[in-house]
Amino acid sequence: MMNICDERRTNGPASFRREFDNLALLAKALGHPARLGIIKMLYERQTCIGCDIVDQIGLAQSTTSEHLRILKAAGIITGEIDPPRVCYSLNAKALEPLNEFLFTIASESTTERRNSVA
Amino acid sequence: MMNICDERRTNGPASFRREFDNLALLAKALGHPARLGIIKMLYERQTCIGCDIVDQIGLAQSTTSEHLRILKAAGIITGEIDPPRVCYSLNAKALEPLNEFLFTIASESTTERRNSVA
DNA sequence: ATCGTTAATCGTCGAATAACGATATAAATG
DNA sequence: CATTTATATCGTTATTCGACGATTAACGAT
Repeated sequence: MMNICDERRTNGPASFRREFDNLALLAKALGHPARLGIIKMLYERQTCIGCDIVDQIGLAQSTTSEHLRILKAAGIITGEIDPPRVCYSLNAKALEPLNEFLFTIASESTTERRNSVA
Repeated sequence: MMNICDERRTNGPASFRREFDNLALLAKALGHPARLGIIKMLYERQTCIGCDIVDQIGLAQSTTSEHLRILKAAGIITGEIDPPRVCYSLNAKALEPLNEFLFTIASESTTERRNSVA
């Protein structure tokens, strides 16, 4: 894949970019409308949801399950099993680093400059 | 690609998800450490930057150019040509919708519930 | 013990991403 | 006019993503 975080790039000028790996993973997890929709659902019905996510999202069960897996892997949601259901809930804390980054950047247009971004 | 926004899904239960298309595009554009690094550079040196982005990022010139194109396509940066250079600058306003979304979601952990997300 | 429900996983496929080198453009400068 | 500099674009390659259907797993209920 020739990732930018390869070993031989560690000491290059790109090493500073490792700080962004976590943020990028978070943003990537948000980078699909279905996953944003899931987040919205979990935000609105604070109670954890089972399979009606599948109905709401309108994709195949397997596809939705994959999106849930990605969100879980990013730490954005958690799933508590209550067989045969799984109750998902939002872990809003996981989004905080990205939230802070965006707040800092986006407030650039309205307020004075700050010092560090990440 | 069988996108969820296909025509035949327009009136299905998934139609609500169109609201998230724009947010997803933004998040996707942020979903790579090199692009976050570029944003950070443009945030810190408020003055627009030329080719030293290539040096800082440490990827091939063509690869970096592609990342810049993606950010430009998402409206996050703008490039003013000043041949043979291009001066890039941050368009922080473009990030506001995602910023708001994240703020609403992420504040769920600390404050009481709000009504609508997107 | 079988059935029904819910979720996860597997296998597959086409499309999109990410990277690179090589080439093309465009304008200042020698 | 030839060079240099800075960017963009093209062509290629390998990987990842997103979607689906089919299968499996786990458990409650009949």
